[in-house]
Amino acid sequence: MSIRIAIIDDHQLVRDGLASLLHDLDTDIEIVGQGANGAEAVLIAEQEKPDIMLMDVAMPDINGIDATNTIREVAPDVRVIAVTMHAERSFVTGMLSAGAMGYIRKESAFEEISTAIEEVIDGRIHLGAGIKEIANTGGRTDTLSARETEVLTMIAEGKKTREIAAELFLSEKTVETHRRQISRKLKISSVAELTKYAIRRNLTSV
Amino acid sequence: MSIRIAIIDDHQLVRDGLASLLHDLDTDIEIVGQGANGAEAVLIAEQEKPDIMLMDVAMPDINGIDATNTIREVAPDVRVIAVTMHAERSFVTGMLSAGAMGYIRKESAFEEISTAIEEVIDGRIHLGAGIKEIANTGGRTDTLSARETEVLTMIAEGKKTREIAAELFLSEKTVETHRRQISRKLKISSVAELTKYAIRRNLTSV
DNA sequence: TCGATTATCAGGGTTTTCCCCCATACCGAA
DNA sequence: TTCGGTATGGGGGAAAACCCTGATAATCGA
Repeated sequence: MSIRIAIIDDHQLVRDGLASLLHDLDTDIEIVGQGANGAEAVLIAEQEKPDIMLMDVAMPDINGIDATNTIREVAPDVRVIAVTMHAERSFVTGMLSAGAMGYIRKESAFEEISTAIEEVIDGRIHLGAGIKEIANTGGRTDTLSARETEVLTMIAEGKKTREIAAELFLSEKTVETHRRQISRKLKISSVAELTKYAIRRNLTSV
Repeated sequence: MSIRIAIIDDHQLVRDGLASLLHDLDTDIEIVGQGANGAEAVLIAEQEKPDIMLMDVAMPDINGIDATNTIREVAPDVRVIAVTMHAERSFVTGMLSAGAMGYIRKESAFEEISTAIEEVIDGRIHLGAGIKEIANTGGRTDTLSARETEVLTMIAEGKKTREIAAELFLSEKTVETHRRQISRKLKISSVAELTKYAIRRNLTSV
């Protein structure tokens, strides 16, 4: 009865490292797939049906949250454990409500992963140090609408109102309204901080 | 004749992973230290005098470039190999002129690291795919002056010209000139991209 | 069905940034 | 010693962003 694990992370060195650690941990562990982004994660989940999928959250193209949501549909038996640098509230709640069974930071020691795997195999949920608190505090989320998120992404890519309007076939006034709405909701006024916010949300990359 | 290696990276999972990979690679490899930031790197270099130090570049507090510079003074025999996510020109040139003997991206496969270690042990310099080109293209560096760097940092923290002027006891006009100079040198016009640049330079955090 | 939210756009004004040209003073390298 | 870069500032104007009020249509959940 070996445990079949897939690893999703956009850095191959990180994947190789995790694979090596897991391999050393237990010969019953089998690495059945590696992927560098959300799309590959979904493919591997469908094709390999691993028992456990270790998934980075911030990745190019499709992120871990969206990938996990899709996996819930196409391969509901695959258990996803988030392994990420960020303990951002929205990341945690996003992954958990997408159906992840675990959440671990890369700051953790490897033992954290091995216990998480055990627990998740047993059907329990494993959250790393402090994650439970993060998931519960705060209360409300910054719910930007899809359009607002789209505009925010373009702001964080350095585009100006006129360019955004042209690209989305909107009037500049509309884009201005979206900008104002975004700032109001997030309570952020400067482009610099909006950019950082967008980076944390993985709307754009550094 | 074992090879003594230290690993510096702000994520323990990454360090553990690398350690495991190195251990599997060759039993003659000995991991003599791990550190999470530049200060720890310097300490380990002094105390352990490893043959090779694998060093992340973007780290909290003291970054890899400064750490490498210091190590050149306190433990000149330690050979530093940069292992990082970013192929940023200034990172590459910074690390190389600080005396690093290698530069590898985390996107690489592990074989890249093992060959790099071999070559560096032999006294050669190992640059990952495309790094040589990055180091050579462009010619001159983006040498922002100390003042400009200071202003850029404050821009990336979301401050506006007036606030920066007040904080630095300058006229707004001077700060404007610095802004213009920064944009000219970096060929970046938007605050969003300046912010990303500053994040990559570790001038501000996400 | 009804109110809230979203998405769209306008007028009109202030603030901030961007972009010219310009000047002075200092310093260090060629 | 001259030239390039740095640091400091000014005048003036154009562009962009910010902020207010107000409007209409669609959608969506209670």
